[in-house]
Amino acid sequence: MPRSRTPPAGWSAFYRVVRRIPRGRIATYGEVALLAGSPRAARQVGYALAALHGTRHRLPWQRVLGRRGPDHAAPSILDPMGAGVQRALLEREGVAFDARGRVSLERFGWRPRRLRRRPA
DNA sequence: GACATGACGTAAT
DNA sequence: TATTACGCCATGT
Repeated sequence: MPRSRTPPAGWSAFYRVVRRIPRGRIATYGEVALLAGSPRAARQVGYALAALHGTRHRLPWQRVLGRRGPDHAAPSILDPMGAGVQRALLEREGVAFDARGRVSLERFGWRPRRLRRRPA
């Protein structure tokens, strides 16, 4: 784990994507990685976000969730407290969780128009 | 350069 | 549906 408080340069692309996620919408780690240009670096996104603890940042980290199936996402934070905080922050911006603690990507998934991701 | 670590993702069981 | 197993890849040692 990183002992440094200053995020490595390689993570800036991830942070840049996270910053663009609008209020009331969510994205998955894989999505962020994809939009950042590293399709298979979902794990690094989580790593990068975890490094934000205790730092002064303005990233909407709560809007990044883990995939739980084709059309649902949910907090992937191990610490239940952290996950609770994330959920509270999201609900405050209008994101609804179902009975199983999942969020519908259909309803709240972020769909960026202007960045990569072309149909075929 | 090899090896370990990890807020992940997907497929298999 | 829940667990396990494995692949990925940026960082730190």
